[in-house]
Amino acid sequence: MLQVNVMRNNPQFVKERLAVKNFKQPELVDAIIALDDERKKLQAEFDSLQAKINASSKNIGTLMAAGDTKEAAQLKADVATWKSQLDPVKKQAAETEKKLEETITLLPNLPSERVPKGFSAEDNEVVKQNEVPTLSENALPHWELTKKYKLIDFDLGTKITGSGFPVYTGKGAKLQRSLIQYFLDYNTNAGYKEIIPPFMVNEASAFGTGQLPDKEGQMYFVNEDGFYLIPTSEVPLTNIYRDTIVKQEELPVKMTAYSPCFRREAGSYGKDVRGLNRLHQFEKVEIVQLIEANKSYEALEEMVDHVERLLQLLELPYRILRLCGGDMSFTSALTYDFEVYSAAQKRWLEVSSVSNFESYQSNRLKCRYKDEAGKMQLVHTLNGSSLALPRILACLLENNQTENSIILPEVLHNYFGADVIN
RNA sequence: GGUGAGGUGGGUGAGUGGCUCAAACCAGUAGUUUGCUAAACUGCCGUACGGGUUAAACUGUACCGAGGGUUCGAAUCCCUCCCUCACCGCCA
Repeated sequence: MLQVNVMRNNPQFVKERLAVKNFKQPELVDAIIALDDERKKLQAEFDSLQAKINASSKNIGTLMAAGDTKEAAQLKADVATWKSQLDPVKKQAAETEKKLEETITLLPNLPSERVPKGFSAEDNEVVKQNEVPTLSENALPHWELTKKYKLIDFDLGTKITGSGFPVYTGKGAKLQRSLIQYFLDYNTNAGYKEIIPPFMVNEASAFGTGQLPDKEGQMYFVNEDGFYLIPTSEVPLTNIYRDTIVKQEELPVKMTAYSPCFRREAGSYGKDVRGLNRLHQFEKVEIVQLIEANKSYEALEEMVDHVERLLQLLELPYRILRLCGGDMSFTSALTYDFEVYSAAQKRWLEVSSVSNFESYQSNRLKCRYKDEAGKMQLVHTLNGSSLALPRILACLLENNQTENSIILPEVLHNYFGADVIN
């Protein structure tokens, strides 16, 4: 969440930035500042009353020890008076603080200056785009190919669980595993520490990275235990550092993890959910960084290059988008999306989203470090997919199909144990 | 799931109502000294929100798992919840 001081220092700037995200309630900025003023005032009142009570209580102790019960009784009466004044202040302060917290939580992160204005995916800025391949007339979409080579059984998944929970079988399962392993190796070679996190998180974690309250209905929830199934391993990974003061020399923290990701995807339909395009459970390898504020955009570029190189190694046609204000996530300050071209479907599919959250997450997480001057600073958090599996798989199958085989990119040969599926 | 024991500052760990604005030790840090891949000694060494300052100094309040309660006063007593550990049961 945003810091009140940022709003206080330049409310106009904050409102302008929020407008880029098409945020409709700029007046909340003023409301927050007013609530914060109120909070300060109430706290000052509370503090001075409490100070008097503390001092008198101490005196009562001394007087009692000296046997001066009369004087002590007088002080007790004073304390009783102050306490009766204190209670309403305390209550009001708690209410103000709660209201303040709730209101701040409504504000999305501020987009960085490089974020283009816009309302939807149409307005995203294409930073780079490969030439798209064309396939022969009788080329098959991936949902036919997975059937043809017995790689994925969608119907079986529907039987066992429901739609959007595919079953990978035989070479399909092995290819999936090969990709996961390859991605993890690629990431760890670049200095990311491998982690296997929990696949369910508690409410505090879901709030910490901003899934709550914004995406409440998008996560699967285990009511009995109060746990959420993770929509991405960003959540458990970043929350490793919740309520932590990191040593500056440990920065940047770089982590990578494979995990299944669970998303309810309520409201999706049609060609968007066909085959591997959009699932309720999918596999993903994630990268996360925590870094000092002045280095976070450098880190973002590094992560973008990292993901781009991976796509090149997979020999897939891709493009890079800089998301516009309207298409970015609630918590992000700047996001690059990577899309690969699905040649049989003739459409681009998102396979990675690399974002800098600046201090929006860390302010909720309370993840800080001490700078050279000994002052506490919020870290900046970043994450990205490296990579999401299903759509990569879809494109590999579609783009590399021949009459009776699928040719795999060279980097996968050793992992998969063959250079072709047939 | 059952029974028992616990949750204190970066770590270990004292502390059963006021002298604890949490002891001591370890780690960390700054310095002193000693002819030196190190030791000894001394100081400093939590976080949050306020006030104060150019910045400090200084200063108020809160925080000993969380939330309530008793009391003039709570780490300490009471209640509820959460979590951890041990053993038993069940189980990959």
